[in-house]
Amino acid sequence: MLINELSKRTRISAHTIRFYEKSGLIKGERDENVKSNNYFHYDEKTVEKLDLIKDAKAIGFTISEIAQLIDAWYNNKISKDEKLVFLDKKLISLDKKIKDLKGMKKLISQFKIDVLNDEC
Amino acid sequence: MLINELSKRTRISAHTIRFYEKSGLIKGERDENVKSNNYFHYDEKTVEKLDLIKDAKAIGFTISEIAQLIDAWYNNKISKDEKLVFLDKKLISLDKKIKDLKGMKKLISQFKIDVLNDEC
DNA sequence: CACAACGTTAGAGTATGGTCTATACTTGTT
DNA sequence: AACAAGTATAGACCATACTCTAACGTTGTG
Repeated sequence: MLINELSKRTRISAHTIRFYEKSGLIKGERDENVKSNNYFHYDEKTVEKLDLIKDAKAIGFTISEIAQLIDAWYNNKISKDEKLVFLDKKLISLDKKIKDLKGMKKLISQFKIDVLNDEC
Repeated sequence: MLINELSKRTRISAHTIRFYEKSGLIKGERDENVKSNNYFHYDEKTVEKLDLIKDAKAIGFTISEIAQLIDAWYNNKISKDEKLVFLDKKLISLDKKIKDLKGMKKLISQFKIDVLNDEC
């Protein structure tokens, strides 16, 4: 499919898709048989990847982290063990973020108590 | 204290402190009695605020969110009830972030299973 | 008094993650 | 053929959050 269809299916603007392409997150292919244009063609895997990008972004992953994630997921150049190590690292960093957020919750809850006791 | 001491105590650069000042997060006071310079003077409350800013930033709050937080915390123009409402909103958004992160953990764990089963 | 160290402001530069514009060529429809 | 719609590329522009530089005035120490 061409960029417009990809955009419609993923609800990501063509501009942004091109930005992701330039950033190395996705990769369209040019048709060798067609010499008259430079149009990029995208496959189902790209749709999947863009959906993954949306999820990952929603959770606060950066573009370069997502690039690594996609690499681990789709690129068979890295070994099974390396994939697992990568994914474990992500799990650890997610746990750290969750811990930090819980710490902030505690802090805010204490703020609330102080407010209730008119101590601020 | 002047900006250099504030910087040393908070371990935040003078540049960044000035940036926070311009952003409205903190506010130094000029000494009315001294006409020869424009130096800003900062108090203990500013140290507290900068520590709060560090915590809040670590957890992913934006500058403008922190500005609101500081307002709720230090500015007595808003009522007790409004403060509580504000803090409750923060708690809800923290819970949402935690939920999202847990969702991503689940996703990554599933990825791991797929990798182990050679399904990717 | 020299001069380093400190303070101020304005504005430039950096990195991230887009978002948009201009220009130009291609494709599809009538 | 005419014209709209689609595509590509380069580069400008925006917001966020710094980070730094330049230019210049003030303060403190020998």
